[in-house]
Amino acid sequence: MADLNNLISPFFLNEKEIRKVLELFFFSYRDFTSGPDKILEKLKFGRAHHRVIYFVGKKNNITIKELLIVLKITKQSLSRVLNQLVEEGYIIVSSGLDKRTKSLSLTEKGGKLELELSTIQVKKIKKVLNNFSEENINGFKKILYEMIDINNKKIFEQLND
Amino acid sequence: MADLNNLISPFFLNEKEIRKVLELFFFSYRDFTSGPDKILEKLKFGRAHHRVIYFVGKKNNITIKELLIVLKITKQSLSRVLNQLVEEGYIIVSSGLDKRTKSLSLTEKGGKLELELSTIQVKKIKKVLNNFSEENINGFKKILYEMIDINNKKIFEQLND
DNA sequence: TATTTAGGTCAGCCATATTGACTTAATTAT
DNA sequence: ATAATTAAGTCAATATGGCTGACCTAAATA
Repeated sequence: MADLNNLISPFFLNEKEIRKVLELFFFSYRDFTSGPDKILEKLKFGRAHHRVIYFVGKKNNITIKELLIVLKITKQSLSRVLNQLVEEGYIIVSSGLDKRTKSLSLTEKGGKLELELSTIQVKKIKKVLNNFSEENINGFKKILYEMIDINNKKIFEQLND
Repeated sequence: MADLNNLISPFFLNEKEIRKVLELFFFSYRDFTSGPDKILEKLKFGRAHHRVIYFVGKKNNITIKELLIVLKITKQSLSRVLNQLVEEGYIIVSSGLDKRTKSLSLTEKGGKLELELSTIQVKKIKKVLNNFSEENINGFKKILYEMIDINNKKIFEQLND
């Protein structure tokens, strides 16, 4: 039986074109993350460390729980990576007002690394987006946003309050 | 010293907005890949199996070497995953014209799984893109394409010849 | 005939994630 | 005041998906 969805789709939304989008997403994301990897490797860190540093830098005084919600990993997974970052002086831990919680921040060393890693990705995106119209850029951001699951959209918003 | 790049950037390309793009990319890609994971789990497969099935489905009679170039992993890594897929009847191997090479194709069972997995992602993308203009969609695809490293652009093109 | 290429295999290692069980200390609810 | 909940930590075992290095075979090419 013919797929009605295909019959009513314009050419730029047909199966073949959508599959190209799948592939573009795969290839572009892989290359997008490959830049920082080289720097991380020298420090014997991985992408997991990068994510922690990024989100601690983004939201100063973030708690363990908040970080876990953003990263969507278990506390056991976070623990290994976070302990390394604390031991090596990239992140500093203090107690929150609620003394059950911990408050995480980047040290100066951590801030420098965060900037170094992010700059690679920021520059890459800037270089690409420079050649597109404001309309295209806003469209790009909206499409990415709409691809986020409903619950995670809130998490993204809260990060950018 | 002030960053000249920032001074000449329009507001939609300032540091803060670019960092939002980083995060959008992270969140959207994570949710984009999460759909198939549930199905794969039942079969005791992972994302690596999905990728192999996807690209074998995409390019029938692909060789091991070609697959390695697309996936950018070592043959030792591919071997474990591929052998499982062959043993369990998802992929069939035959000899190429050049008898050193092997030619990989999906079996009927493999084709069914490929469709099941891809359909989840295709539907998601279709649903999102349906609410955007052709101009926005083409912009989206071009931006993703431009984020791919130069060498890998060729690989993407060859897949879609 | 020598070299290169495609593919395979064994072994060991590392990073990142998981589940489950259990603990401590602090805050909230009853 | 006590009970329940919450935030965080820890120990142990397991899975997945990568990696390097060393070697091997068979076929194609120089």
